[in-house]
Amino acid sequence: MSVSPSGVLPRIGPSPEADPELQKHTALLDAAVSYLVAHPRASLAQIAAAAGIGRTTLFKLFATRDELEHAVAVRALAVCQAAVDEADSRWAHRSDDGGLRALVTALLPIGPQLNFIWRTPSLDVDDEVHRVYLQLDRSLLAVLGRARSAGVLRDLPDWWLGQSLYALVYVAWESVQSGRLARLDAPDLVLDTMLSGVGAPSPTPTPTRRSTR
Amino acid sequence: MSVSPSGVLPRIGPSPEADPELQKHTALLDAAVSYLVAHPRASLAQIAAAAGIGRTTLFKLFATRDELEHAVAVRALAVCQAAVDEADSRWAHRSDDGGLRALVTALLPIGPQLNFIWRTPSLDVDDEVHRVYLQLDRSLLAVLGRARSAGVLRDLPDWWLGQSLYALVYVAWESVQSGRLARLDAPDLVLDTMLSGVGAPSPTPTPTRRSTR
DNA sequence: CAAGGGGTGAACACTCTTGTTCAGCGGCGA
DNA sequence: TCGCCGCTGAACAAGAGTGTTCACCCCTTG
Repeated sequence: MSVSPSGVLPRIGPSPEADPELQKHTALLDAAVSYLVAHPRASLAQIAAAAGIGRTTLFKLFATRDELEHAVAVRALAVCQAAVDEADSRWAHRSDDGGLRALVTALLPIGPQLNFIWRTPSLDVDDEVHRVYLQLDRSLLAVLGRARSAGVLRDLPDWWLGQSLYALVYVAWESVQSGRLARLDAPDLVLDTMLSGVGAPSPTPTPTRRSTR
Repeated sequence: MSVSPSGVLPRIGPSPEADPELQKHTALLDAAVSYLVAHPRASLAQIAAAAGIGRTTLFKLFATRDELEHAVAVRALAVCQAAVDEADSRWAHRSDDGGLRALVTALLPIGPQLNFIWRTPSLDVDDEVHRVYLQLDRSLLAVLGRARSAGVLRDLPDWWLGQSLYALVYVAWESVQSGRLARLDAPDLVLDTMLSGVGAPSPTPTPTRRSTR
């Protein structure tokens, strides 16, 4: 009953993340986040089965469900942070959009992580998670700030830029999952929709352009 | 411990919805949907407490948790349908945007319903819910189709228009809940972002036309 | 081969949840 | 005033989820 045995997530974690305590469990945590997103009321036995390990082993690694959820959240945030950092590093080459395209492309494959983070209520009271989340937010806003400096973005509040980016990236990921959207089309669609919107470009000379469908 | 005692939801249900079996429980179901969104793993005892009724009464109304979730989903979909219908009816007066603004304004207050519907996995296998959902989708696409006919929208796939609308409406609702966005500013912001995007109004003819292929 | 470590299922105690039953309570109409 | 009806908490049984212990197995290392 594994929701997604493996391969859903690119191996994103940066190599110098040498902490063996964490490094070794990333596969488990990545499987857990996918399963938890698909089955919010999953029991620990189900999670263990989905991750391909025994229930006893899961309890040995994380003594408590809270502990597991905390670890899943920290790992999910690390994956997001890695995606943003990757966008940051790629920005050096092509500065035309301030790294926006790289950011969208990096965030698109990690839909489960985004989903888990912003809809697991227990994380609100987790200090470490909150701290890591603020760092992620700062990194994201840095990229957006650079994009704005590059003249790509309108002058809107930072948080709204971030929110609409997250929202569009997430629904695009979902559309890819459901098969309506080709994975390679997603970055273009998200960037285009985010930057130009879905409104008709010419409000004045509208000749009632009918869609070809 | 009520998550939102009352008043979060406008009394939307159309008056001729005369079925007393359903009509009488709307308050309970609206409270339940809010609580379930905030606490996905809530027990029936917690839900009953949040709705302000006894646990025994809840079991008398809905014999099973599945039955309750089904009723919550049907009610949530009815609220959404009422919002879309309301946008439909208002469209008669001002046809400048095909009813888009009315649609956004009507959808904005019902964030919990939107949330519950598109992230409760058990609904996927519920035939009646699926049927009602398809009807809602049809109504929504009808409004969007009219908006496109009015020349307001670009020629993009219908499902993508719907997805990005839902996404922006939802994050705007969340921003209102968290206090970052004024409720009365939300419709303008969503419409503006959706139609025009957040990109700079193109000082250069081609912003990031990278891979048209 | 022997020792050890990590992973495992079986079994257990305990708590929480689910679903049921029942007697009591308060309002409301006759 | 009386009886009806809906709501309620208490109590209960059955089941699922949680957390622990333990003996076992397999694989690696010496």
